[in-house]
Amino acid sequence: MSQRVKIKQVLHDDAVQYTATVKGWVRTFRSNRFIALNDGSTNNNLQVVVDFENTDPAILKRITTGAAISATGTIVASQGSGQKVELQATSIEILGDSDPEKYPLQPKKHSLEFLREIAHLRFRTNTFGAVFRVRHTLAYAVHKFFNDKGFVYLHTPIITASDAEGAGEMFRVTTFDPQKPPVTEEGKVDWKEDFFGRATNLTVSGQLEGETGAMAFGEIYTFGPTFRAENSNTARHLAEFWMIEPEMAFYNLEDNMNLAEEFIKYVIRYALEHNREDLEFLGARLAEEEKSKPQAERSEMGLIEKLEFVLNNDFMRITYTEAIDILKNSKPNKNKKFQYMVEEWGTDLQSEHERYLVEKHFKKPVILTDYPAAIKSFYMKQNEDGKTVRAMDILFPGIGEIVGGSQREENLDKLVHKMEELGLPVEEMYWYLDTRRFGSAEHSGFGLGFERLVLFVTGMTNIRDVIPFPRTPKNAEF
RNA sequence: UCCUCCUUAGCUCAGUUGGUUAGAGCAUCUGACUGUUAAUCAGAGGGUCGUUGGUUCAAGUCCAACAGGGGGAGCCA
Repeated sequence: MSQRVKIKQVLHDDAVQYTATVKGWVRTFRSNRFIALNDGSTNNNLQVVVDFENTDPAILKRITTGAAISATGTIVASQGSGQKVELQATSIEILGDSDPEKYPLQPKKHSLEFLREIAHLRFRTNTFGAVFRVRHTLAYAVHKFFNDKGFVYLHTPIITASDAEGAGEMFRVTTFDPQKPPVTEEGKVDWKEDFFGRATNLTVSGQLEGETGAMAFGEIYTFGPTFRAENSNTARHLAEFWMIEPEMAFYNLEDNMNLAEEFIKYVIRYALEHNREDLEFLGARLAEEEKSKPQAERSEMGLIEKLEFVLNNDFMRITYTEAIDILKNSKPNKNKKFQYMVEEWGTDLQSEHERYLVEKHFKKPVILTDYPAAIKSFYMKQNEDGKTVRAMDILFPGIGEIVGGSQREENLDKLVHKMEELGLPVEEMYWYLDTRRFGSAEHSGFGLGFERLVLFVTGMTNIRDVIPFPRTPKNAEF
């Protein structure tokens, strides 16, 4: 281990005539002589040249796709044209064999669907190597952005008793024997007997707890796993996903939008600067995919071009009401091309409408604000018009909603009134309402789906391919 | 959850109006070759046609249910 160098460094340094040991996994072994070795530090392989005439044939036979090896030798300028430098090996050690009859990865293109079924091995492919290195960089950039701005990283609870967020179906957390849970005299499950003395669930959002932190530290963010027991079977939903939720005191809706836009641009720029090679690989991969699509469906921009375009352009900001007007007068609405016609103010926008606005009309990210109160959550600040709330959704091309946020209702009476209207347990939520009872102030926040961000940056199209081990309905393998 | 399409070798896919022994490329194995880049060339092995039931003299092919997967929709991040 002492002498080991990472392949990324060997390739980056571009130096020659020095001794080095590298360790990694064999991608292919060509001509009984050339090993394409990958150690996960970069998508590029190091070519290890074996002196096959002076190597034990028994060792040569064990250099198979997937095997872990250690190679020591001299880094020299390559005679071949595919790489600048290579390792002229003087000794090869097999660290772990890989039975070629059984190892599922071959040196060829595999379908993403197949690789999803072997998610524990797909990290060893170029595509997933790049995707998960980019994911890491984005996660790091999230923390760096907020840390540099003085936000406090607050760990909100994973297990919650609150069922008032209204953000969807929840997973129950219990230690009861499912065969025979304790029951009350009425024959109902007696949650008082459960571990926490009450019914508990996995969190669907850290927002409400986050608000209590914002009303002390000023600015906080959460970044953790989130769980939704919805029976959603789409390329952009997971039952377990990672969400970033900043919450800021003294921010109004505009401050909130400014922060969200700055944040998204920051992390994208950070990935472009620190994962250029991986993004170039993913871009090339995407371009290859595009070739097999019909002309009309091809995207106009390459991956990196698309990311730079987002960095260099302001997000379009319009109100829900303006969006409805645009959609009403749009060609697909007049020609009845929409599956759902846009007729009246007040209904929620369908995916096809959001896609039209983002991908056809404005051709850039769009921030929609001031939605009808009836289709948004109880905690959003009510506008003076009595109809709309200070909500904002950020819509991205190909992804849809990547951010959902709002200015929060800081007026205790208005908030309680709204909760009573919706039949929410006001008593139980005393701790949340205390933020409005004691030193209430204007504040805002948003939630950003991390995997949706990774989807956009990597150019992948299925959310199951940007989280290591996806949890979806009927799937919790690995 | 709804609509729709798909499920044939380890992988990607052919398989005609239902008809005799189900094919190809890649991978694997054996051999040849050795500065290769998903190496190349020759040969070989490899199949409960997703599962169950039905129609028929006969089912990979037709029908039904179920399971899994893709695409779209809803819910949302």
